[in-house]
Amino acid sequence: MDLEAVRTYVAVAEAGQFQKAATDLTITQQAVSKRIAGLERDLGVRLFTRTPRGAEPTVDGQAFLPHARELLRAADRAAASVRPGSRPLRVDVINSRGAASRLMRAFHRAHPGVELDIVMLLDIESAVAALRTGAIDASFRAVAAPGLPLPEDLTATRVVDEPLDLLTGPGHALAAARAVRLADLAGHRIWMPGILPGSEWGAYYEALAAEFGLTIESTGPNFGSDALLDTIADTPALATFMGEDTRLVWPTTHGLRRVPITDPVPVYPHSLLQHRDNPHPALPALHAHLAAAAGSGAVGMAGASGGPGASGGPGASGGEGAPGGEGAPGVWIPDWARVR
Amino acid sequence: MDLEAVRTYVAVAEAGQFQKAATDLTITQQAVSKRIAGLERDLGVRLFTRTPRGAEPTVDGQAFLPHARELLRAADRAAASVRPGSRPLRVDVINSRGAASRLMRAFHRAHPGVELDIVMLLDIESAVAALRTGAIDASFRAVAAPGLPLPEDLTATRVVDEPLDLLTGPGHALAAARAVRLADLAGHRIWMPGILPGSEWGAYYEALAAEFGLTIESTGPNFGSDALLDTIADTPALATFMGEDTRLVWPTTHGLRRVPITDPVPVYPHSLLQHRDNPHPALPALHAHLAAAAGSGAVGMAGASGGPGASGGPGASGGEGAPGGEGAPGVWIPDWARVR
DNA sequence: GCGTCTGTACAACTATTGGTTGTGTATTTT
DNA sequence: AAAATACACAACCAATAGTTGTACAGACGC
Repeated sequence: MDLEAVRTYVAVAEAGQFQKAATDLTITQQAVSKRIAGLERDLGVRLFTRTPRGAEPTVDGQAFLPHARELLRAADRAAASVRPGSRPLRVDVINSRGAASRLMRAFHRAHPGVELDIVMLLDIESAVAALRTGAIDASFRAVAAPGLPLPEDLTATRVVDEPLDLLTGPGHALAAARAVRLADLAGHRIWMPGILPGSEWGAYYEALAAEFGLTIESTGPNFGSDALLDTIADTPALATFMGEDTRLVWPTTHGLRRVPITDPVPVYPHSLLQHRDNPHPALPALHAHLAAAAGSGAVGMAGASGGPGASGGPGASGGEGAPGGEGAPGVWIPDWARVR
Repeated sequence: MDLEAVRTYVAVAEAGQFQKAATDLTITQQAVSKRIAGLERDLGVRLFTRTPRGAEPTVDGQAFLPHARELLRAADRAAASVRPGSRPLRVDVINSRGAASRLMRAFHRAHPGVELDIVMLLDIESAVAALRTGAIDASFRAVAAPGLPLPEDLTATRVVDEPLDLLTGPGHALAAARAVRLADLAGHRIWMPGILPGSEWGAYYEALAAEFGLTIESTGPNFGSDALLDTIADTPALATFMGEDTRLVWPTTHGLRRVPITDPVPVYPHSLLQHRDNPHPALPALHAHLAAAAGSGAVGMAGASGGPGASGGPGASGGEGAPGGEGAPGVWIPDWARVR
């Protein structure tokens, strides 16, 4: 099926005759005739009844018309998604199941008119590069991992803190616990495949492991979350961390157990990064929505949030190995994420 | 933008390399390279970063991918809408604002998985012809208008009776009435443009006018419902009939008034026509939905309904000019629509 | 370091496609 | 009956998309 032919079909249906559609499209009537004939050949049905006074859709043509319009709209949206200039708001999230993805779905429900594109970049370096080139408009990341000061032309706004649960199989030693203290996880094997050592997630879990003596293994290839959950369910010696509000689409027969972690609760701090000069009209709406969600939503904010205009320097200070802090006792956040 | 190129793009994104996508599509790698290059030229952005081990989407490519998939799905749906065999259920409604259209929207909400195509045929003759050739699966019509006995191979099921209101402008003599008796409309001018004399609507209003001495004018070209409402609002001498549950999308400043009609209430009897042997799997679901809606919905049924297996003969008897009857007093239905 | 392998791009050639002009046919209008 | 209108078919031409052959670049193994 040829999109030009479909476009021609809609033009004929609106004009009521081949001739007028031809002048509208600035081609000859014969070309229109050929295109329609080709489309009818492709589809295997007759779309117009030709009369000496024009052409009107057959029943098949009538049924086809709304689908044809939708097809052309889809083509327009696809082209707009990569058009430089006023393209859809392009937001990078860390993965499709985390808090950032959920927030973006909620934003889409609240603002259905805002065209959105969600992409998933590998690490914060590529996200920063994409923000600076304008390839993406915003990125949910944990700033600022050590060794990567945020450039001056980017801003970061702390938008949501995601508490982490322990996820175990039915045979795990902690499967029946109502809650578990972070310190009690020392010695247990935590498996987080796919965590890259240099990435922000890597830095987060590295700091967590160092502070509480955990054994976090990121070895082995990452075969996706399905394989991860399968392994967790079948291996009593392994457990993993999972965002508190992550919905698991998984048969209950697997007997996966979600155990809250307390004293302190490890939370993953998400910030929204953007370029300081990005003029995209939907960005203020996104910020407003995130601020409102942090104030009243299910996922709260452990710390104070800077505005998008604030400087994005790393400003990480050392020390303070004790859990908690930053105004919300019982919450653990890496040192390097405290300020900001 | 070329659909084949988009399809190729998705194949490459899934395969991760041009080579594999080429074998999947049974074309050469060079052809894939050309198609992708052409698509990138059309869109004005680079979609893949070519590496010695394959190709992976750029940020633009990532953003484009879901739109590309949606575009291909839309193309599939468009092709399926005219494919002989198991195509979407194709239902003919009288116009886009009537009770039939509303019922079909409700059915779509209740059964989102059932693919639907709505068409609007001109008159009952073409609807009957389309039903017999299989061009449409079902048709909402008023059976059986005089002079058109329903063929034996079609069945009709009375599904909904639509009460009619009087619609007037603010200056009309009856604009302030809380309700008006049908007999009191004698002498007033009722304007129904676009009603064809031979059609079922024409027969309905003809019978209504004859029985209650109304003056129904169907003269003048039908410029659409917007123009009709505009004229009604501005002309104190004119009024029109409108289905009770028809939602008017019209500024309130026009001051259009909706006046219920009583003693009796004129109702338009909709039946669902279909071919006796139509095996479309969605037809039973549609019948079940309509039966449930008639039993409990806002628009009730004035008379008893026959099953889809019952014979569809006209069976109209004359006589009984008095209002009411058929088990629901105070309701007016044309003689020829009483039985069935 | 160097060949080999893998994967994509470019070039040349060819078949097909899609556009044009010119003409034919059917129906309505004058 | 002639003119006008509207679509289809035929011939022709240019542009496109496919093929084969070749070149180039990075990864891997020895």
